[in-house]
Amino acid sequence: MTDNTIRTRLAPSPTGDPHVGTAYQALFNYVWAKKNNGIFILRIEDTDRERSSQESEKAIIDSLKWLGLEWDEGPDTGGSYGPYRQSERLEIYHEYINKLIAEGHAYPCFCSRKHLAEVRMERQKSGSGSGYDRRCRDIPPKEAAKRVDAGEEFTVRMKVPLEGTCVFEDLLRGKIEKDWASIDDQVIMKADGFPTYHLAVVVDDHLMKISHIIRGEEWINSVPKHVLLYQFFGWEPPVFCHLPLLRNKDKSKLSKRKNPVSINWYRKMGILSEALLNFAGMMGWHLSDDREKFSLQEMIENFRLEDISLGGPVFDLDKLLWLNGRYIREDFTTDELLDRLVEWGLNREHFGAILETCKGRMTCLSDWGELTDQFFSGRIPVPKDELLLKDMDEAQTIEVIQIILWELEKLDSFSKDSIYLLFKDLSEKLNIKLKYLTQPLYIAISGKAVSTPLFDTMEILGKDITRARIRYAIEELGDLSKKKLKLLEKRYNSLFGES
RNA sequence: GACCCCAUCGUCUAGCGGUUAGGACACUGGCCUUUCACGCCGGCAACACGGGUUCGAUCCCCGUUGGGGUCGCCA
Repeated sequence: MTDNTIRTRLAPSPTGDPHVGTAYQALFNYVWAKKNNGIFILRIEDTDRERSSQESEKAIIDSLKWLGLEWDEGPDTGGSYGPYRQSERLEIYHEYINKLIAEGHAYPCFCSRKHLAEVRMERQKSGSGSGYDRRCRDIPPKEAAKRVDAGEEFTVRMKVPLEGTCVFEDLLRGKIEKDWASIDDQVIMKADGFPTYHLAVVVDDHLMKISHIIRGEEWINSVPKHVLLYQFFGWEPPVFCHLPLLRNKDKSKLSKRKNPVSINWYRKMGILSEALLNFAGMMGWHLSDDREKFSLQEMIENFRLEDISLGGPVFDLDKLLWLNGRYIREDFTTDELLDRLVEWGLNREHFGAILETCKGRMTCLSDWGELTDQFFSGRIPVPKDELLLKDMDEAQTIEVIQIILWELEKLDSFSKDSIYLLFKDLSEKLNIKLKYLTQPLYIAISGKAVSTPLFDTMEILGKDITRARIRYAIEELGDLSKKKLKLLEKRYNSLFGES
């Protein structure tokens, strides 16, 4: 391995469903590495003990594999710069944290969360940017060490210069300057002994010999902290390349409230992986001729980082669907398409589960089509008037359905049993009989008042499609105004606890 | 609010000092067709604004406006 090997990484944190934004970052990192005969690395950033989960890591790995973006080094494949899961690298981080403290670049901070929250509030009010008042920065090291030894709870913060300007280079944007005064003494080790992102990312990128950091624009503001850490350690920083953020229709950062963002949703909808990849590729990049349909291989051959355009692209489902249609029409024989369809939804396991729910209602084999269409549709038409809850109007119905949606979002296991329990509980709390409560859901999920058992249907459809359909139903009913939504959320939180 | 980033049709984008500002999605008119879709032909539609620089600015510089992001013991 020579020193100028191109090495890129995807560094997702396993804290939720696999996100299309992650796929987008993965694609560009992957393509840049492959273009240069380099190495693409998967590193799991699970330094948040509260939120990280193994299921999420598994789901992310699974969807990246589905997309066909295989990594050369990673937690499952190994590699010579492992481990590739940050929770398994704690000793490494401690070594560097201790070094920083010893050299006076970092210090223990004993401030309480309460104090920090107060300071933050105050500063926010006065409009000045940074949060921390640096109260512990000047505690004499010996005294600080004594308090640490005595078992007092502490975090470690890095010492950021009080004045001057940090200048760094972004491959796409050129020079970026930021005053040190606008940056506070960032925590680099939490009270639980885990490093924060900022420390871990610098240490790992250096030790893993990452040559290019290709990631979302949202990170630009934390680059100075990272640059400073590179300086403290005497390391050469990699090339920084910040991609634009994928956007909702209203131009805000792509979010699940406004858009389907889970890769699984696209998969369940029957978007082909090659189309999704192609589509992500045309967000900010294009082939030099005007061809919009291109393969991963073609992208690799023609890709140049410096050609990426910076306007935040809106993730337009219509165009994705058009592209997906082209793949279906142009790239598959009927036979091949049949294979894909079987693989997607007609395989024994999936179709078998569906059949199980409607077997009892069949009088002849030809019934299956009508009985199961809800399992093989994307957005289904919902008759609005049948959506209404018994004795309620649109506004009231929306509120109840919104609460159901929030509750469903909190569920970690999307099984029919846990969904049933959730509805039973909700029926009591809202004082609505279960059969009335589920009635609009049948319409939302199946488009029919009489259909396969609701909870089974939801489980088979999966949480992504289920949630999307409920969202469509709310939309159909006329949506909640921002103000009403906030009010409802407040009431909901007091009734059901923080979500 | 402070700071950072960004700015071509509604959307994805081409353009890199002189173009009738090009393509694609969406919308739309027509052709093809047993219907629909596909396909083909056409239409609608953009350089945010104001100053410079220049013989000449979509393009370079500055400002304004607009949009986005960041301001966590989350990443």
